[in-house]
Amino acid sequence: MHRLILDGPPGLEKEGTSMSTDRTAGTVVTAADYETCPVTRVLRRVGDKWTPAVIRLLAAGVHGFNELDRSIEGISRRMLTRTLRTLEDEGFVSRRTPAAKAMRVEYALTELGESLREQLFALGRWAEAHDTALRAARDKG
Amino acid sequence: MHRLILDGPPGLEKEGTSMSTDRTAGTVVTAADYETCPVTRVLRRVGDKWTPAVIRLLAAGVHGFNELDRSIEGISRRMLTRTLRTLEDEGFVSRRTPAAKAMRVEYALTELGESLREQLFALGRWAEAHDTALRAARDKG
DNA sequence: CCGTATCCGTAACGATACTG
DNA sequence: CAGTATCGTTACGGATACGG
Repeated sequence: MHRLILDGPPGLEKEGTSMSTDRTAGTVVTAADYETCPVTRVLRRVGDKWTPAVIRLLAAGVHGFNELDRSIEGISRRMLTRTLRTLEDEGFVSRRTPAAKAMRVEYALTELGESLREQLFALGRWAEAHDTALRAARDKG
Repeated sequence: MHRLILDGPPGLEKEGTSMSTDRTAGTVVTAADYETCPVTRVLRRVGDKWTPAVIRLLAAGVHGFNELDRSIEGISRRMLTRTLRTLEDEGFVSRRTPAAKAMRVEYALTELGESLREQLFALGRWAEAHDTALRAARDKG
């Protein structure tokens, strides 16, 4: 009911398995899908400019604000803050201040964030496998 | 060399397996990564507003322009055109005019597009599996 | 049926300066 | 070290009207 990108009608995964009954008339993507569907939500988040880099670095063990800042070429502190805050709001990143270690903050992937990272790495492996085709289309344009 | 979201240093997939040698100093995401990395490119494409819906419907057997237009609530012809053109440029969608069938055009997923769709559906299953956690964070914000 | 052209508003992003 | 505040620019998307 609230899924956008997810299994369509049964037998549709591989087209033509069942001789298409031609019931395309009722297929509609509603506006409500865009508010409720968790997939599109995640896609939009991960489709922004800096989120992939931040997730990658957090997974690689970079935890401090300025460390992150220095590790991502071209990012501004403003955008790094915004990106981290949003990831925090969505539950992908945790923020803690070690206390006693003044002027220090530690960002890290939550369990959910780590789970998301796995998905992104999987997409990375897919992109790697289809690198030739992806670049071919890109170079033609 | 040109990967952004993809396997980091060996032994990093599961943190702490090897006692961290603390070599975080050289970890940098360069600006060049953003131009060359096929993952971020795909993420930005799929993170736009209408691409997921279009891919979903093409996979479901909707092929005509106005069919797509009518099947996606709220989309304008302008944005549908732009979305389709971009997907075509990236090699995910094919466009053909049946010829003799005047005033008719057929959009479809290419093999690469079908491959991408599988990845998105996989992400959909992930989102479904983590639905509770995803909504929990969202509702707190 | 399948688009293009034009204009406009908003949101994302960048640059720079300042602060606890 | 870890941010905020302010301002300007650019990209994305919506509305509307027109054309092949």
